[in-house]
Amino acid sequence: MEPEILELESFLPYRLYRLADAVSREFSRIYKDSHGLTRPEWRTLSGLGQRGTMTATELGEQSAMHKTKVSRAVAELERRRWLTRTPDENDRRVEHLTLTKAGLAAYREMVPLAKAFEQALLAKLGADERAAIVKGVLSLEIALGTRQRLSPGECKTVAAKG
Amino acid sequence: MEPEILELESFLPYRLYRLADAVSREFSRIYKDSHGLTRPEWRTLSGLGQRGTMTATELGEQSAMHKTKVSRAVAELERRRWLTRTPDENDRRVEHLTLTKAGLAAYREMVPLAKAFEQALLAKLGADERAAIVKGVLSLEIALGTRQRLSPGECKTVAAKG
DNA sequence: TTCTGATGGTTACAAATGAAACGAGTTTGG
DNA sequence: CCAAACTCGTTTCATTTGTAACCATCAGAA
Repeated sequence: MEPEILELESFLPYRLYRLADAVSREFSRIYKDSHGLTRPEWRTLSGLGQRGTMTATELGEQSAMHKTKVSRAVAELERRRWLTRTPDENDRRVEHLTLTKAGLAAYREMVPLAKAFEQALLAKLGADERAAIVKGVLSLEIALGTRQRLSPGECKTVAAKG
Repeated sequence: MEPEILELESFLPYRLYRLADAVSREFSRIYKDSHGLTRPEWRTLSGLGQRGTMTATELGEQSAMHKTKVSRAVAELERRRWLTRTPDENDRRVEHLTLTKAGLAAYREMVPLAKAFEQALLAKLGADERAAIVKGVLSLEIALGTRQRLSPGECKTVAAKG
């Protein structure tokens, strides 16, 4: 019996990783070149900009980061005076994190760039291909249980699934 | 005008990265738990198992790894006596890498596990969802120019695209 | 030939990462 | 009340990674 070989270039885990890596590397220029942020720092900024105030634990859940990454990213953004910590009144272990004016300004500056990046990426695809990647990614998220929460636009897709 | 916010959970670069990370982490148990391989080492093993003999540069291209990763992975696999280096006769900078019997044995042991992993992953999806993720990933690879080479099964898909 | 620049691959150093231990605070159960 | 167990977040340490410098070799041009 002929020994099996694995074609790496067709292997989905590899392809997914390579794709995500390429996209992420490209996107990182937006926050790295302009402000010297790392990915954890960008995600922290983005999370707080989006939600307003969060604890470090919540940030970790929302942005899928290990707590040490959160801790270090928060420390760096605090050093830049882009966020402040407010002790929780009931539980002194907890700190509520909020962007400062400077942090919010940086966030608001980057949001349009991020959206434009995503649009440009999707614009390279045909309509059916866009639909395919969105549907495929969503279905894998659900299958793996890494789904976080449904965005308005996706509810229809999920509903249509049933 | 209301300031724009970015919904991280719906942002494609983030979702792709998180998904790939989850899949890759899960898959890494196959080569990490059983043989203590790192991802670069696994890719090196996989590349050589698939192609038989390659140079470090070729390995880097095939498996999308930086040359320092390749260099270190090759050094480790050589230390394990899983591969050997053969100097090129015409160009003394080049070494041809080949798996030893032990390396090949490890490769052949892991290939079915890898394939089973991929099958199990896809089995969690419906037929249309499987088609969607394959089509979506392929179209993004093409759009980004990270495509490496067409596997037999994909030729139809690409051809049908035109 | 000899100079220049490109290439294959390794190494050195700094930065990013993850696992585990940690201190401080809180909750639970006796 | 008190001790064990748990949680929040930080820090320590070892490993992994990327950038850049590096050595050796090769190819091309003067």
